[in-house]
Amino acid sequence: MSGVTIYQVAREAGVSPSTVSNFLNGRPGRMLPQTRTRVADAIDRLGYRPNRAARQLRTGRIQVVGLVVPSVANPFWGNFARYLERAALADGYHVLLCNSEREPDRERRYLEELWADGIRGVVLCSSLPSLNHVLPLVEAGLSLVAFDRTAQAGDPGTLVNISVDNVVGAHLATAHLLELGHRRIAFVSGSLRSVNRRERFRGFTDALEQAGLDPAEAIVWSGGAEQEPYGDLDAAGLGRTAAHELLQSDYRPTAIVAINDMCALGISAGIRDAGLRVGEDVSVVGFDDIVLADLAAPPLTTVRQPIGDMAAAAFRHLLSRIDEAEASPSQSLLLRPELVVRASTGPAPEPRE
Amino acid sequence: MSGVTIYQVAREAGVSPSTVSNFLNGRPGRMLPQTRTRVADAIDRLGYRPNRAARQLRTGRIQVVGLVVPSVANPFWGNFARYLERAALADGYHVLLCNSEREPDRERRYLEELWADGIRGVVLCSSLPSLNHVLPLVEAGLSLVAFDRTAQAGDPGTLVNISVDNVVGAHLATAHLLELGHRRIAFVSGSLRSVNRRERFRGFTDALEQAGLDPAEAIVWSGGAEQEPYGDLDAAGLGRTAAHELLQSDYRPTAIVAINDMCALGISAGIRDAGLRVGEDVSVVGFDDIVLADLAAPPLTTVRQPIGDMAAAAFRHLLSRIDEAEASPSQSLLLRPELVVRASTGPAPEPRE
DNA sequence: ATGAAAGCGCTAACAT
DNA sequence: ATGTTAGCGCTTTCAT
Repeated sequence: MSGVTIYQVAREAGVSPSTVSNFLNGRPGRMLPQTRTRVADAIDRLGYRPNRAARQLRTGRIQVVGLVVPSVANPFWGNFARYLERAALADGYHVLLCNSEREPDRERRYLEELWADGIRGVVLCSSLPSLNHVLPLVEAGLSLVAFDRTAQAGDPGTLVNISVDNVVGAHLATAHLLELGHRRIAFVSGSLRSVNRRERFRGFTDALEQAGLDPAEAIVWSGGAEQEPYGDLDAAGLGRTAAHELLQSDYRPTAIVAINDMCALGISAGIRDAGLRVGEDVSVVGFDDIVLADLAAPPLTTVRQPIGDMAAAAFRHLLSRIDEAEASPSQSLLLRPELVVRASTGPAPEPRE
Repeated sequence: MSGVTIYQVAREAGVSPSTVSNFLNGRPGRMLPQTRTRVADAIDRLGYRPNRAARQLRTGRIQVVGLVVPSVANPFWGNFARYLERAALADGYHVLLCNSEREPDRERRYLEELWADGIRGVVLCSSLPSLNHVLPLVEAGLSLVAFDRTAQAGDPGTLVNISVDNVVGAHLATAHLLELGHRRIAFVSGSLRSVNRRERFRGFTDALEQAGLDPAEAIVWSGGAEQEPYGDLDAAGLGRTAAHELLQSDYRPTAIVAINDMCALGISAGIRDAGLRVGEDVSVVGFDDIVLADLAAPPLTTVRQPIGDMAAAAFRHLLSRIDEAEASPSQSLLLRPELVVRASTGPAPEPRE
């Protein structure tokens, strides 16, 4: 402990504890200028630092929000965490980070822990279609901002959803490949249950349909539907495996839409493993635009999420929910993604045989 | 709030609050089996969850440790954070994550905040040679484990240092290049002041000397000595710039030792920008072995840090420091790195002209 | 084996 | 303008 209490400060300054408290809580107008100076001096001299536990116990408030991500080992989430922290810090808040590893049970346990710690606002990065596992907490009063997950039918009535427009994003990616002349396009992802996977898949099939192709004939790889949940760390391994399998099939795709950049980088590695050239023999599009997309060889064409804006929006909404006495109605914020064309995509190769 | 207090539980169970408290604090032996059951039932029925603020206020203890990293946007740190969380969780601890962006002032402010929050143990990932800016906190009783930074002369007497053996690591990397026949080898890093940069540089020059080369003639690129602190995010950009500059110089290196993997990936991109082939025209070695090292094209030869072991060790040491009444003397733990040879390094090309 | 009661440091109503 | 005071929920002596 710093050990110094407001009582000691009060005695040192020759005032009462409540005056010190008033000073600390932004109500310096309630005292004479000279008193204010005396208190400030005493605080300095004693090196006083408020005890947050006591403050929290008394007020019930705490300047911490929770952040639950699948895994910070994925650079996309690491980056998001950093932006969220930046936004929080500007308002004097801390961020308590939790890795769910995409396990619903861990998500629930984490939210319960955070709640028990007095944290009243959490940004939950979950792509699960149902939020039933955390519903009791929300009903108890936990403010929740769901990130990377659009609103679903059964959602609690007070949820804020912040996400990129996945349908549009995947549509952009797929349309880009179609324009390049590709017709045998594969879609690669892990878990089928994730909300953004569904949406990105829809953007994918929509684009195919618009081009007059039959989505039913599209090549879809999901690593065996039962294999889930899968860790984020394995997104890359997943992509690599997918590439291996897809490329030795008879009906080999000339282009692949990946569920995210880590997966796309794995796919690219798998394509090279097979002795083929990325962007020439096989084109690859990712999703996210992590820093490494631009460093890859060839640089990865991808759909950029405006991650800084999204993090700022997430925190802003969270804060307003926490502060407001009564829960405002649910809303969704859908940000527009942007296609970033690099060298991992190129014209469809001439048909063989 | 969950709102339920031990008083309510006590009334529901027909016992006193202290009995409930005893039950909660692992002293069930102090009551009759039937009492124990009644309390357990009451807790279940009411959905009681202890209020941590109250517990902390009373005991002064809190089950949270701090983690200060340069930036989770760097996958190495994201991965480390995840491993540390895993270790902490196993002991019922949470991890409060802070990004210092390599700014000493942010490091200090964060540690002060953590201290004020009642947190008594922090893993500080700083590569600054001096820890003077946080000395007051350590003297006040903050348990500090310095990560990725070996012990320095002026360090506080109670510090635990956990790091990979940087000298050995860089030596391995450089010796590998020398064996491949390289003689014009460059060393690329950012800030000159960081401890691990110094050590890795020493491993580099040691290896050159052992091979009979004059380290004074080694090519060293540091982005302009005054340019610091630099963010981790820019490690890649830094490497890319370095490659551009080094490759258009007269005395062009045939191999480059990078301060870390992100930097190495940037260098690789820069080599390609110049129309050269990584691993053939110019070899590159990284440091860390992040997941993406294996996915790069060509896959990156690098020095692996045993990050899982290091994270577990960091938490273990931290916990023992926090628990012990009196500070045990300082110690350092230096883990052995391992060279992972991939395709970004190859035989030195025949001298031109 | 169980209970009563004090107090951790702070804030905010309510005095003065 | 400033002071007094009653708790917030919990743990922990010290009774019984």
